[in-house]
Amino acid sequence: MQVTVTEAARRQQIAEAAVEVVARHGFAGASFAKIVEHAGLSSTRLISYHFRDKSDLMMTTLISAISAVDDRMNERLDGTTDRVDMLRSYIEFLVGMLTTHPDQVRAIREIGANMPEFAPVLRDFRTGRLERQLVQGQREGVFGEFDVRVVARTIANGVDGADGADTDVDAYARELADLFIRSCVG
Amino acid sequence: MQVTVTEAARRQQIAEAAVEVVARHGFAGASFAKIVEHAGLSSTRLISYHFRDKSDLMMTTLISAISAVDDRMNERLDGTTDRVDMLRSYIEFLVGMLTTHPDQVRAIREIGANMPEFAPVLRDFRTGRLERQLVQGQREGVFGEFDVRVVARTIANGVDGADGADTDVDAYARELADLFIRSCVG
Amino acid sequence: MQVTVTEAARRQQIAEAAVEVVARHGFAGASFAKIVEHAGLSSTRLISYHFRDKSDLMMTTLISAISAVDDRMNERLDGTTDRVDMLRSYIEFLVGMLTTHPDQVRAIREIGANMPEFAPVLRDFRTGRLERQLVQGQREGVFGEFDVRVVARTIANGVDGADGADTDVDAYARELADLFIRSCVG
Amino acid sequence: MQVTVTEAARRQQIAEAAVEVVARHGFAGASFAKIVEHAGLSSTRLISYHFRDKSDLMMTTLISAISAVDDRMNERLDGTTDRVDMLRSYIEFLVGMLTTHPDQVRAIREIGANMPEFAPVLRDFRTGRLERQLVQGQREGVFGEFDVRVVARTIANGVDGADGADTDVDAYARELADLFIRSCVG
DNA sequence: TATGAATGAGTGTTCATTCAT
DNA sequence: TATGAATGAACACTCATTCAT
Repeated sequence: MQVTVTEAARRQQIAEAAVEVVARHGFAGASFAKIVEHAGLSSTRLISYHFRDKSDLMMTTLISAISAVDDRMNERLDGTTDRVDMLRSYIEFLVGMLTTHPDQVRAIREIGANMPEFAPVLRDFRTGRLERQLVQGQREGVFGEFDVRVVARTIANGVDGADGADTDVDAYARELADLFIRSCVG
Repeated sequence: MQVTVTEAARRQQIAEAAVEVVARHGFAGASFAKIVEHAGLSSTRLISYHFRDKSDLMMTTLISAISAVDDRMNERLDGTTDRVDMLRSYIEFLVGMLTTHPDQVRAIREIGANMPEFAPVLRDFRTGRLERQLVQGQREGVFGEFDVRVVARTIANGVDGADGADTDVDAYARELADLFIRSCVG
Repeated sequence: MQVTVTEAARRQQIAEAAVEVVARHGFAGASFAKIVEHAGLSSTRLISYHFRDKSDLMMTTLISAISAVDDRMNERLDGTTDRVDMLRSYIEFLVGMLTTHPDQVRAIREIGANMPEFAPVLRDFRTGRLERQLVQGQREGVFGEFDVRVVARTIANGVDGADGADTDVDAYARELADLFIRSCVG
Repeated sequence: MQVTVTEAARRQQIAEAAVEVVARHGFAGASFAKIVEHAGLSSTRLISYHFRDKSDLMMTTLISAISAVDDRMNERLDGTTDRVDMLRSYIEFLVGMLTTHPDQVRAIREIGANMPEFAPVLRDFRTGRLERQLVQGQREGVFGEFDVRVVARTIANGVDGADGADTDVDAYARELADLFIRSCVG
């Protein structure tokens, strides 16, 4: 039985399977074979057919995972105007994603760590929005003087590195938000 | 031509070569073949002979890299009593290691990310000393109230994540130290 | 030059080559490399492609060898109704296979001795038919009282162990049949 | 600490360890490494030092195992004059060895199956004594006319093939003795 | 008598990819 | 759009054995 689907739909299906495989087996463990098995496809040939090469697949996988997270973030942060509230929500939301969307979060981290050439895409996701918010806060006088790029990057690092913490995730998220708010608010 | 060396010396030689290979090619790219080539040895059989398996080699490699960093850190921090100075020195020193000992730093990160079973060893290196210093600082009233484990972990994440930053490293280090000192003091 | 054949045909081709290699080099000596060489294939990768693992290959090889023997046996024994004739034919036929189909016989023995998990398959081949015939003979009063499983097993052991005997094979076969008929009849 | 022992004692110590390793891991699984580990020796070099090559080790191992079995058999059968009693005792004793000396019995079988060049040694152990007894029995008129070599060989095969039988060992032994006594007496 | 160190050949298995319809 | 078949390179690891004291 040969199931025919549109090109775009197949790519998306494979990318979503790849997100889960990368998250669970790590980047190195995410072979075509495992992805094919996880997606219930007939052979690895399907991946080779729909993607130029592994890099192409991984880029699509990364974008798929980032989109899922970004969509949720937009819903959540929409309408928040207070800068401090925004910063707290941002941090707590992303740490919370470790529980609600662990596959996406981990896939983003794994791919980011193993595909240096994707740095630009990842950089925008990790710190783009944050930098803009921090700059606005500084202009409004809510935040003190500091290098927004360093702080934004450190916040992203702190959020990413929260994964695997043994303690209660919500408590961890609050502590993390407290940490950066103490530092940013002048 | 058979060159014979003591067991301990060979292990150390191989581990040091492994540090460099892991740093430059990543954990997944650090095959026995590449390590052997880099070390100028005759065959991969030499690694199998001196190490029980790859995990054994990687643990030794990790310890080798950690020792190199720890030794320098002990020299540097020895005699520093002021808590705030200590915190600044600690952060700036480790970020500086990205320039002076990039292989060791990256090998530690790569192995840590790919060998979950080494977590205890890595955890002690990353946050052990820092947690003790932060607790002391709180007792002395220099640092405020915060969860020491979260802050120590976030500092470690911030330092690790400094790698690859495009800006001037020393400036980055100072900004990072400023960030955490603002948050911890007061 | 890439030669393409159907999956089933390739599996059969490889399994048949494996029968011969196992028979001639023993189970331990039957490496993928030797089988590939014997079959005139391009690389060991072809085996890995068509079989899940070595165990899968060996099971297929065993079944291939058993089928070849069983098919001949069915032709030979078909129509024989007399129990004593049947027993004699069975024993003489199998000993004769040592000459006409030595590769199959030896491959079965080698694989059986080295893959304990295949015991059920082998047990059925070695003693299944025999046990049924002996039970029938006992019901008909042709054979005396004895433990059918022990006798069937001993006959199979006696036939297998005939391999390598220096004397004339046909004479050996007759003597062996005489031995068990004396014991079973009356 | 270097323990020095006489040449002969070392050889015997290693051979006895090899008996157990061959019995438990099969011939193919009996590597120098496993034997060294089982014997508590410092390195495989000790085996290479005391034995010309693996064949030399295996021959010594085979002789060691055969001697252990032969010694017990001599004790047991000494004084038995009745031919039928002797045949029954012989069979039941050897099957019983599967329980009392499984390592020796299995090592003999494994080495015999994998070292065709040891056939002469093994042949004498397996059928030598038996053939002489059968010939005597025929001369005395206790046993019928049959080819003693075929019968002796088949008894040996039947005893060897008793290993792994699921039923009660003693019952199996009695049935086996019954089988051959029915056939021989007569 | 014993040992530490080294070795080349070989094992099955996995990898992403290409050929040919 | 999909597929079955094939591929060469690489992987960690094990083998019995030899070199050099």
